[in-house]
Amino acid sequence: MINLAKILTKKPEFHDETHEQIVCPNCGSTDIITDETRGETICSQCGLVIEDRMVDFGTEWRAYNQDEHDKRARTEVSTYSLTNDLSTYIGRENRDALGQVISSEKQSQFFRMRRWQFRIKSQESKDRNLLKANRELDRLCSQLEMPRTVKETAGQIYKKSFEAGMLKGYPIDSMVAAAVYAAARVRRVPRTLDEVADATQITKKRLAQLYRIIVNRMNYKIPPTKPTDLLLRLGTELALSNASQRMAVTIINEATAQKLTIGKDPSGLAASALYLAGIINKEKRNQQTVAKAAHITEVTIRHRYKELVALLGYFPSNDEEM
DNA sequence: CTTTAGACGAAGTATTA
DNA sequence: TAATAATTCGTCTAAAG
Repeated sequence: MINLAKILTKKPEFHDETHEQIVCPNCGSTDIITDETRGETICSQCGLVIEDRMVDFGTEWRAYNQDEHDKRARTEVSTYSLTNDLSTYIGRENRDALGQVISSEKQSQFFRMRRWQFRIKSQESKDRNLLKANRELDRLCSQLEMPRTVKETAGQIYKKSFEAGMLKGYPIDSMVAAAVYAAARVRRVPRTLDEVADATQITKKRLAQLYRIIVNRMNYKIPPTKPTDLLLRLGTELALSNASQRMAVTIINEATAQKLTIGKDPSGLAASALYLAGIINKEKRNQQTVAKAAHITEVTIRHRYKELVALLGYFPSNDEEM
């Protein structure tokens, strides 16, 4: 049992294993929040935008075979846009190939021309695929009101997966949805499987499968969704005060520290923490409202709520002096 | 009457043998 | 692959307010 008053007056801290503790360089506060719509990291005390907390798609993101490595050496450009990349690619390819052809002897000339034509053909196919993917990416991100960073990350994920030949045989739109879902999690502004699935033609189950396919085949390391990442959006949707939202963060952190969150649905945790915080702060939302906003059931809220109450030693009957 | 608590089985998931 | 355990969900009943 934990001292409730102590917990409720403690400042929220984002302690988690996978992300570093961030301290605001301006005011020294550790109360750092993620702006849901802009995908920015902001100090809640002074409002300073700390940084664009981008996960570096460095070495661990890359899983090429030798072929891909060869292609990549030629095609790598530093733009996130699917379409911009294409024109650059063609331009370079043109220059290189033509230059070589003109100055080479005939034998290698034929060889190179054949190879060049082959590349143009496959390039057109790739072009069509990425163009369609880009259209779907625009549509989906717009519908889900995704921040720009998520869209760019999703584009990267899709393009790299595609170029690695991992998406063959799968519907373009479906794989774009999986990439968007993955990107939202990487950027720490996650949407639930249900939310993404509802904005597309595929089922939640199918989306989860495709997401797994991309993650496994590309060896991406995407940490599990954390309840606190879902909390701000939920809290806003429920029109809960800032104080309640921060209290909910504290509650979740405490629950996490007590190892009571493993294996539990992050949405359920976030929803019940907000539900409890709302009660404590006398701005209660009933279970039905919270459940609806979080896309879970009241049953789950009750389960988590009961656990949280036990953890915090909170009893609704004797909290009046709080 | 509305909200909350709890029980039960069904269904999907993760882990282990 | 199959069995097992833990979890969520839908539904129902009942208590609380």
